[in-house]
Amino acid sequence: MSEPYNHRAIEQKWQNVWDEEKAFAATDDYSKPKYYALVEFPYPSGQGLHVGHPRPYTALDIVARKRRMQGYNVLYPMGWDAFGLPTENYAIKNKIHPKIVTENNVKRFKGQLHALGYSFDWDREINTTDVDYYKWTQWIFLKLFEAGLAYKTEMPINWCTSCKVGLANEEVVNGVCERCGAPVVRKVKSQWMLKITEYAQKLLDGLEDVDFIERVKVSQKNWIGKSQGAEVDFAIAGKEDKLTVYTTRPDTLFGATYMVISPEHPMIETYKDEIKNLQAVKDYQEQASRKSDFERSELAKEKTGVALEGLKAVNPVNGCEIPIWVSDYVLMSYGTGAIMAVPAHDTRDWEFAKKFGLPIIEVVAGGENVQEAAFTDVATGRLVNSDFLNGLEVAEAKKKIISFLEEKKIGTGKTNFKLRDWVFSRQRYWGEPIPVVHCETCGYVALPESQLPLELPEVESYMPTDNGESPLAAMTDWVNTTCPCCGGPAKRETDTMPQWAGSSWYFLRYTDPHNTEALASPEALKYWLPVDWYNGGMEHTTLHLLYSRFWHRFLYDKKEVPVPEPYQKRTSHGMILGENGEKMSKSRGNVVNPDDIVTDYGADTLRTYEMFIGAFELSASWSENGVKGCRRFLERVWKLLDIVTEGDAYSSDFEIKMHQTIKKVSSDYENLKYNTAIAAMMALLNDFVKKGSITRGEYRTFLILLNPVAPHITEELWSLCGFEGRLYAQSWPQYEEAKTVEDTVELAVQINGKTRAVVTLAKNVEKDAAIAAGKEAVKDKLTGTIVKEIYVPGRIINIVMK
RNA sequence: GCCGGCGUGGCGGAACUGGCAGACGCGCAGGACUUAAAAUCCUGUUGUAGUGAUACAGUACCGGUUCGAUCCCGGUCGCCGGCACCA
Repeated sequence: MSEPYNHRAIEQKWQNVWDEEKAFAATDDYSKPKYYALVEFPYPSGQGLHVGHPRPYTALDIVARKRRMQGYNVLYPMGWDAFGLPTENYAIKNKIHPKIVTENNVKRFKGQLHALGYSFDWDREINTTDVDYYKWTQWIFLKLFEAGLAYKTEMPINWCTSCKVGLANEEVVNGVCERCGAPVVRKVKSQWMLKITEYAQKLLDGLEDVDFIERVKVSQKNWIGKSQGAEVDFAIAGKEDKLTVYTTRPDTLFGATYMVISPEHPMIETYKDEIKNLQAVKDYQEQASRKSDFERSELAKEKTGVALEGLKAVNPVNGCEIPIWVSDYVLMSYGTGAIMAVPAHDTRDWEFAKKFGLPIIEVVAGGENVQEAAFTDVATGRLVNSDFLNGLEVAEAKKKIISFLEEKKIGTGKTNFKLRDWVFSRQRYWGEPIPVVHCETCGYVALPESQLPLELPEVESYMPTDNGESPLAAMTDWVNTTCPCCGGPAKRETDTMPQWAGSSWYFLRYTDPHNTEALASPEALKYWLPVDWYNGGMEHTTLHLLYSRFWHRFLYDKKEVPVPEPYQKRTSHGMILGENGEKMSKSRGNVVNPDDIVTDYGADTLRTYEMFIGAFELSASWSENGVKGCRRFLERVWKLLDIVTEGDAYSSDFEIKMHQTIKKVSSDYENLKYNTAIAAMMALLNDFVKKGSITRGEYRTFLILLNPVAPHITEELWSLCGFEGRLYAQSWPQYEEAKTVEDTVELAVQINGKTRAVVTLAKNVEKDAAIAAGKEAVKDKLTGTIVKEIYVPGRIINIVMK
């Protein structure tokens, strides 16, 4: 009898061996075929690793380990996305420098990941807060600045009226400050912006050439939000001036019975002397400014608004004077900040019109009475009440009205994107300093490359100042500098970059992490890019994933990287929920600590369980009993050692099963189907146990197949069984297609689609013979007239009877 | 409100391209071993009826297409996630 399975000793032992042998280091031998597998690097939070982390990490660890066995030079790196708000807040609260907090957290995370036996190349570990790293983050910003893609503008921030600090959206809960409960208002501040909108079309086009799961592509497309429509000028009655709107439905122009502008629209200021109810309008603006973006977009709520009394707009196609309203459902940040309202065919406009008694005119035929409900199913249909558009199909009407508008010079066809520019500055300490100075004479001037890195200075307090400036603003000796352009006095930018900055290019750094001359050498980039497989959370689909594609595409245009798209393949994992099916959180008391699982059951059990828990892309609930089941499986694998018999070949009764399992496991590992791969190995194990013996050759293959999931126990068994060398360095097993199929097939015999019998026939049986055999098997039940006989080779025989 | 996803035994889930629904695991029940328990091993396990072979029902609900639907189409309900009321 063998020793009992002691996971603690085994896991420690093999982790040490792998470290010593540098088993998983990516080499710089660029003649070998490469494979770059990437998982999103974690934010090293104070809570330590969550059981959600190992799910994607294990999945790509499986792929990475398998690829190495297939002869690839594999890069599977790990690092730390360590700038960010929670660390800063913790630092403020506990008066510990964020650098120290980060160091401690990273240490803990690294220990936890190491204990899980991942095949990361730790020599390439990176940290976004290292000066040597963020030097290059700043360098990329300088490139963007030089290219005119970084600019300053006034943008509203969330402002806590009591703490006197700017807040992230996340810190605003129901319109009040998360920590003090005081009301939050929108305060306008000058902010650095990145012109991601200039790349909207390229980012859209780039999706055509990559292998992203469909829902990721759809989300990105919707976020970029390309639409074809028109800008239309509405004259303001009695003025030279005009109000321009963007609409995707210029064909419905005859149905526009009023206009709505956003509370921030500049025309309110322009015409303040002519607005008769200016006080009411100002009050409304004040109300709107109190609402956070999210609140303003909170729905199903009563529409609010106020009419601009004293001003009217003119519908350019029929000359009708129509009222102008102010309402917060129109946002300054999309289109022109003004809309033409067509209440007959838009739900929001309809609700607004009903509430304020505005006219509703049907212009697309086909619905019920538009006075009763908006008729919005108008992608097709014929125009009515629309003068020269009457009777036209929607598509034709659109074309005709646009050419009419262009001819009369009152409008123009226009492509619009929902995508907004990226607000790139934060009034915070724990981020990359923005390498720009402001000079009275030269304006905003970039630091020369030679002055990088611009190090984050030590400060006394990490609290933002009470006028909303970053804590760096208080350091006058750091702030006051000289202009690199004219040599005169200048002030440094005191805002820092958002957390997204460091994570927008980290995958480039892994290819050559210690380079001091460039973000990475051209050779390394050429060899390793693109990332072959990138897995990450759905929550990063529209921000991180899009931002990093944007930076990468920009660097490609500047010839700094060799490929236009950074990631060839993108997949996404589901969340791990608590035992009760709810999100894990301290307040719900359903948090599972991965350390406990590793201690009690072992890293291999945790890895196996997280892969077996359910479909990789869907969320799954934690189950301690499920963990036990996986532990039991590994115990049974361990005990197989006692029944290993001589023989390097597969035994005759297992030959087909072995080839089938190799095929199944190999393809499942590639297709996010880790759960069924493990199920197949469990089934094979059951068969071995039933038989009571397993040949060395069978055990050998079985261990290799299981190794990517449970690397420690399989490596130990490999060595106990006396196999040569290291398991991790073996070749991935091959299968022969011909040996995966049985000589016979089982065919279901159906009558009218219902299975009545099963017949076993030779696999290459002729159609007629198969049908005859099928009929024979169900002859008692063939009581009616046979109308049709269907034979699907290898599957079914269906006899259709009347 | 919009966008995306999901709905299958007591539970987690499986089912290739429309072809035997419920693989694998958990739980449960019975048995073996044990003084006993735990662990382990064996057997059974969608429901209803039947001693049984079997029959009928069954993949959220209603309908459709098809020889055949968990899978495709139309509609309804519920749950989860995301959001920037996107004109």
